Parts: sequence; structure tokens; C-alpha cells
Amino acid sequence: MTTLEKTYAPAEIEGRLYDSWESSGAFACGRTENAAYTIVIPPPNVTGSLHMGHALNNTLQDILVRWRRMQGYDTLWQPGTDHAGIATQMVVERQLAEEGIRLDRGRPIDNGNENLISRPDFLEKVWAWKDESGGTIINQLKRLGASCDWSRERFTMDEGLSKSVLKVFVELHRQGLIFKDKRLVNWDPKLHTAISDLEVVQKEVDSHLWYLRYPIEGERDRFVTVATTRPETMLGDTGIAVHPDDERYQDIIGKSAVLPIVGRKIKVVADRYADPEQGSGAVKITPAHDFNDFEVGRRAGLGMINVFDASAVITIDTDEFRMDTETTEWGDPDVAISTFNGLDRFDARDKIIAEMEARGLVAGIEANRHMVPFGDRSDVVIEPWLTDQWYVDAETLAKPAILAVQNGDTRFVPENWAKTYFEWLRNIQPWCISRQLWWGHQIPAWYGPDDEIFVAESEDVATKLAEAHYGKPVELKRDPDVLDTWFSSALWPFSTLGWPEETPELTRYYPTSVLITGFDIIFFWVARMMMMGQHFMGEIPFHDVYIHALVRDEKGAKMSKSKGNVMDPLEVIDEYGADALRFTLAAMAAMGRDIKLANSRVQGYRNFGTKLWNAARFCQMNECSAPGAHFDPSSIDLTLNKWIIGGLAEATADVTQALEGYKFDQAAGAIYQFTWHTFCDWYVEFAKPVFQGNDEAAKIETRAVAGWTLQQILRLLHPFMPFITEELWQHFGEEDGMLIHAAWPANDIAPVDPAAKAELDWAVSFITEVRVVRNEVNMPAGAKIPAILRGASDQTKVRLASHSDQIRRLARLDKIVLDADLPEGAVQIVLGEATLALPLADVIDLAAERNRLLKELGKLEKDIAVINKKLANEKFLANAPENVVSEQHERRRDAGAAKAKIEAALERLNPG
RNA sequence: GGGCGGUUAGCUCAGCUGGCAGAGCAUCUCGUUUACACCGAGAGGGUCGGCGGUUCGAACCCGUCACCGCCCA
Repeated sequence: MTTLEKTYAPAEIEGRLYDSWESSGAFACGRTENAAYTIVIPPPNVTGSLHMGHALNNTLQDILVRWRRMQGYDTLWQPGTDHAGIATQMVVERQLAEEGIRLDRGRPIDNGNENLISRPDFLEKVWAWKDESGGTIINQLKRLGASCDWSRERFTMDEGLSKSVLKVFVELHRQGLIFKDKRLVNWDPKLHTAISDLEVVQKEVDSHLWYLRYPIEGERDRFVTVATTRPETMLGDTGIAVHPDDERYQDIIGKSAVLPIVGRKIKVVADRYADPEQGSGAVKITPAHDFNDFEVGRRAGLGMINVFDASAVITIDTDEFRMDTETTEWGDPDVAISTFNGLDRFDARDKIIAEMEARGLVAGIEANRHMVPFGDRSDVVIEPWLTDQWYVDAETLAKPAILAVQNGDTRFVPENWAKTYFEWLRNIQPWCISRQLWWGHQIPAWYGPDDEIFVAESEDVATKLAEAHYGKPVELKRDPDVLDTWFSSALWPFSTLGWPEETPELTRYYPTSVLITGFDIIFFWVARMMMMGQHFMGEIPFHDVYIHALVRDEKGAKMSKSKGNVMDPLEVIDEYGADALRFTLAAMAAMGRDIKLANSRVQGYRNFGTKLWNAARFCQMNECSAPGAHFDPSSIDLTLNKWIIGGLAEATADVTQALEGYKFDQAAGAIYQFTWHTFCDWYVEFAKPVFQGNDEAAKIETRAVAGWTLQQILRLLHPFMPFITEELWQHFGEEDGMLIHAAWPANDIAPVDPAAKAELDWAVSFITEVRVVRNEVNMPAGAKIPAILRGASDQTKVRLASHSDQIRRLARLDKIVLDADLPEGAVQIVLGEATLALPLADVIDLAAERNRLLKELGKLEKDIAVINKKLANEKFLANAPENVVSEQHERRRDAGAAKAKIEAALERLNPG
């Protein structure tokens, strides 16, 4: 076996190990003799590439999956991507646009150079793009080390998943839970599709509040002033609302105003929506272009007048626009049409203001900062627009989803997020699921000649339904729209397992164990998967939902391309290795707190990997190989070895327990602490004299224990740092097989020996005390000096005898003499019941030593005063638990004894 | 406006059921003692945001104020 290099080189090793895991089938599920442990990946967007959020999300999933796999579970980490309707269509459309090709969606050709592409041809292009570039993020997940079962990779547009989408749509429709309706939707005038509330981002925009005067009909010189942020929509105004209790407007409620420019008669209605405090207290009502106005209009029975086309261009040459109009001094519908028709919405705004000003109807303009809805993909202002769309009755489906979390069938971790979940589900609106796109699952609805709707899983069935309905064959037209991507994602926990087929996988792996995701996705995924899972499987989709933090930059700002503060996980992996990135993310994944990531942190954990690597080198150099199956950690002789084995047992329990509670940071902290500070700092240093000594039996045992402990460390660390641990396993693992398959250490893997712990703790504090003092009195670091131990108990003497080599080496003492006389000017250290003296007046700074002792004395006196006050308090004695009281007594005794020794030392330092 | 979270060392954060305030990074000092300078030994650094309350005892529980962040309207 080759000797290890001086440092670990991740780049050379990661790819090779990943391939050997994958090709050996290590990631595959199917050890069906064991209990199942399932995680479905929150499907990344097929157009996406790995960002830090993904890195965190998938690191945590991989930690759980690798850990459970080692525990023997039949693990399935189900991977895949979603088809990302809008995003993917945009990518391909953009590519085509560069070639001068545009989708044939019934709009006029801009110029002679454009070519149109048909829907089937376009879809072919999308699939070609997907085959070519759609696997980016999957390969990036592999760089991270993700141990997904890639043989089961799914895509939401796959045949099987598409089949489940059809079935769900048809069934929900039959149950009356999917319906078609004409309502206001969030319309994206650039992408020409409806989008869901969740795809709208509210942004604060500096704009104005315009105060416009509308004349009251039949009353000369009487006006009502309305305040608006969107003057261009006034063309569609059909009413004015005032608060029913607003005294200013009592006399005009029920009357009509004349809509300026247009000449339409619009009613003044009383509605609580009008806020007397806001603006003028009167608001113009445009039911076809505002969600609130829509409700007001419905309550008051106002008309709805649409003034925009799909691109939000003013389109008013219509009969409905002319409704209730009359040409007067204030307005003329035909002039309005000729002036505004065909204008872009923002040009129309300027022109409206100009026209109103010309009529003297602008009462004021105020600067105003307010929220404006933007499409998260297109980044243009979203228009509430009246269209026919398909909806899911989310309110009905939400009920069981709420119940399941209330009664604990599904548990949020941390549990606070349940509130967010409830909040959203309790106020849920009908879910608009149709999208005016080509890429996606086409809605399985066909229309007869009279627009009768036939919903069926196939055209054949729809045709038969239609024939039965009409009594003769008719020509049907399929609904051109596709379904929201999230509609198919909602089925992911069971559609990926084969549903609607009753596959063995479905029976075995559903419900899944846990869903790991970010809080921003509770609505998109968690809630919808819960609704669909319960409705179609009759069972919750996951037992636990772990919500992790957001990864921010080191200053706490959200990473974004525009800010230029994104850290690319792949660059970090290139620089420090995947293990370092993974460990950093895990160590920082404290519950309920965002992660502020800095390169220095990753570097620190890279160093941890190097430390482990070098500890392994040390073991290798001293022939500490893994001892094999015959090794029994409970039949160990040396205290040192009993101690490290006990420490390992405690660390094992800590890591396991932390992982069980999803406390990734604590698990990482426990293994880090044990590996570096217990194993590398103390155990290895204590083992050196053993290896250099002549006690062959001790050498043999220590070699075995060191090798065995290292092997257990590799196991415990593997879920966090899979690559470096697997690489080292080749040197320190069991003969057969890879670490990924090795067993997770049981909590009772080895006995914890309190006596051994006490003995080593004593030796460690001996060494530490000497080091502290040597430093404080400026003793040359390299100087080997003698020491005198006085007043030691028998137990201490025994302990000293057995660790004398180690203590002399690490404290840099050349000999330790018992109970000798003290020469002048010795440094004295209080060590439990004993006093340790370093009698070397010529190499120490006596003034510094005196200061040191005085400082220590001061500290002890302060401690004693605090304890005395406590113990003098009768209420404390009466109320505090007995162990707390006795602890205080003990501390006073110890402090008192130490104080006496310090005083004696001061006395000896300056006799007289 | 409604909801959630935060405020602890210079920075980033732990701190469980109330019982001696911790880690990593950074800083300073010393050091190459045959795994490791991506290292080792040590040090300094705190009004636990403010005020009140409960308690023998509060970083922790309660109230209140201030500031910061996020989600929803």
C-alpha cells in the first residue's frame, strides 16, 4: 500500500471515487430486507445550475441519506428535475429569436425577416435543448457528492409522470375540484401567459399619486376627487367608491359622475374598501384591472370594461367601451378611442395626465412610493387581466393538509414553520393552473362546436364522450393551454414512484421520510405536495419537513447576480474540495438562522480535512492499521486506550443524536471536536512515546486502538465528508468494500471508563498548567527543565508514574522529582491537592511570576467571595437543589485550598 | 397593517430543563519537539440591545421599549 501524500488533493480523487460509487450500485435502492428510508429531491428546475442554496439543500439530504444507508436502511434518494414551463420556453424562444424564428401564436409578423415555428416543431426543439443542456444541474449535484439513485432519475415531462398528471387532472375535474372560470389573473404582458400569485414579486417603485377630478353628473361645478397610482386604467372605470361613513361624500352616494375624456356615466357607491385616510378618501373603480376593484365592482354590480390587449396595449374600440357613454363637454368616446387606441400602457398614462390637465381636472400630484407587481421571470409589470382559466379548488384540498400537520402526521422542523404553512393554507385562493405556453402538460380538455367541455385522459375518450353528448360524431378542439409546472411537481412524491401504477416502489417508499427544503418553497412544494399526496394516496407524502436556512453572503446580503455577490459552489469545490464546502454548510446549518457564508470558513474546514489526513499519515507511519473483526474495544489494558475509546463512544452518541434531531451543526461540531482536539491533539501526542518505547504489548494494543478509532472517525465523518473519508478507508477500512456501505457505529460501540477519563484529564491539566506558566513567566520555549511535585496523593503518584513519559515530553520537562526541597525563586503551580514547582530561577522572570501569582490570588478571592455570599443566603440553601448546594461547598473548599497554596508560593518567592 | 425571526468577544455564531458565559475566524506572543505551518503552545478580548418583573439564582422565563431582517397584505 502506498504512503499517503502530505496533503489531500480533492480534485484528483473526487471524480474517481464518485464514479466507483455509482458504478458499483452504491446509490441504488432495493435492499428490501431492511426498513426503507426515502427522500425525494425537491426537483431542481431543468434550466437551472447549482447555486449555494442547492448546495446546502442537497448536502443536507446527502448527509441524511448516507447516514441512514450506513445504518442499514434501504435508502432511496429519488432524483430528477422539473420541466420549468416558463423558464424553459423562454430559453428556447430566445435561442430561436437569434435565428429570427418566432412562435406562431397568432400575432402578426413584425417584418419580413421573421419565420414562424409551429407548436410540434417548437416542442421538438425544446426536447432537443433538454437532451443537450438539461442535465447541467444533475452533473453539478454529482460534483457535490450527492448519492441519489440516478437509475431512477425522473423528469416531470416523462411519459410516466405525464400520465399521472393526466389522471389527476381528469379525476379532480370529475370531482368538481378543477373548474374553468373567468376571473382576474396575474397576466404577464411580455410572456403572454397567466402566472400564479407566487410567481409575482412585489417591488417598491417611486411613482406618483395623481388626484383627478371627476365631475358629478347634473351638478355644475361639483367634482369628486379620486386618487390613483394608475391613471391609465381610468379608461375602464365603471364606478367611484367612498367609505359609507365618510361624511364628506354622503350626499353623492348613489349619484353618478362623468368619466372625463370618455364621457361614461359611472356610479358613486359606498364600500368599506375606500379608506377615508388614504388620498382623498374616494377611489376610482376599474373592476377589470384591479383585484380589489373587482371585488368592489362585484359587490356593487358595476360593469367590467377591459381596456388592454394581451400585451397591455390600449384596446378600446369596442362596444363595451362605449357603454353608458355620451358626448359632453367632459368627454367623447370616439375621440378617446382615436386618441388612445393602440398606445402602450405607459404612454397612455402620460397622455391621460396631459388630457386631464388640459381640462383642468388634475387636482394634484404627489410623489408616492408604492408596491408594484412584477413577473419573476419576465420582470415586467403584471396586469390583473380578465381571462378564462382553469382553477383548482385549493380551499377544499387544503383542509386535510392543515389537519395532517395539526395532528402531527407531518411534522415541521423547526416547528415554527408550521405557522407559515397554516397561514397560507387557511387563506388560500383558487389556484390558477393554466398557462398560455406551449411547453408543458397540455390540458386534457376538448371543446365541442358549442364550446361544451369534454375532459378525458385521451382524445379517443373525449371523442366518445362528445359523441354520446351530441348523438353524432363532431369535431373537437383541444384546449391549447398547458398546466402550471407546479401542478406536476405537486405529484412528485408519488408520481416518481410509479403512480398511478401500483408499483412495489410505491408501496415500499411512500410516504417518504422527510422533505428537505427552504422556507421560500413551503407554498410551492410542501403545501401542494401535501394536498395532492393526501387526496390521491390517502396518506401524507412525508413524515418530516425540515426547513433550512437561506445562504447569504458574508455580510448577510442575499446572493444575487445583480449585486455580484454570488459564490459559485463549483468554484468553491474547485478551490477547497466538495468535502470542505459540505462540512461548512452542515456546520453552519443551525436551525432557524440564515447562513452567512465566507470563504474563510470553507478554508477552515478544508484545513480540518488536512488535519484528518495527516493524522491518518501518522497512523500509517506507525503501522496502525485497522485491527479487523476480532478487535474487542472492551478488552483493552492501557488507560490511554480506554480513554480514547470512551471518548469515541461519547462522540458517536452525540453525532447520532444530533442527526436524529436534524441538528446538522451540532453533529458536525461533535465530530470536529473529537477528531481534532481529542484524537489529534491529545491521543496522538500521548501515543508517540508508546510507539517510541520498548513495551511491545503496549505498542500492539495502541496500534490497534489508533487504527480502530480512526476507522470509526471515518465512519462518523463520512456523511459530511464522503470523499476524503472514502479515500482514507482504502488504507484504514475493512478489507472488503467501500466506506459508503460500512456500518454506522452503534451508540454502545465501546465502554466509557470514568476512571480512565479522570486520569487522562489529570494528565492533560498537568501539561496545560505547565505550558501556561512557562508562557507567562517568559520561560524559553525550548528549555527542558526539571520539576518538583510536592504533596501528591498516592493516586496522583500512580498517575504520574504511568504518564510520566507523555507529561515530560509535552510539558518539556527533563525530569519530575517527588517531594524534593524547593530552591529559591521556583515557579509554583497549584495542581489539585499537590503543588508543582519549576525550580529554575535563572531562566524565569521573577517579577512576572509574582504578578502571575497575585493575579491568580485575586481571581480566587473573588470566586470565594461570590460563593460565600451564596452559601450565606438561607433562601439559597433552602431552595436550591442539593447537588447545586454541595457543588458550591466543594468549589469553596477547592478555591480555599488553592488560595492557601498560592499564598505559600508567594511567601516562598519573596521570603521576608 | 398581520405574522415570524434576530440583537451574546473585533467578525460569524453556539449556548438544551434557569445553576461558574463558549467555539471558529481575526489579533498578539512564542515555537519547526520525526503526522500536519492548511501546524503546535499560549494570551488578550463580554454591561449577553435598554428598562422593569418573576426567582435563592436570569444570556435563558414574563412584560415593555429600541433597532435589524424576512414573509404576507
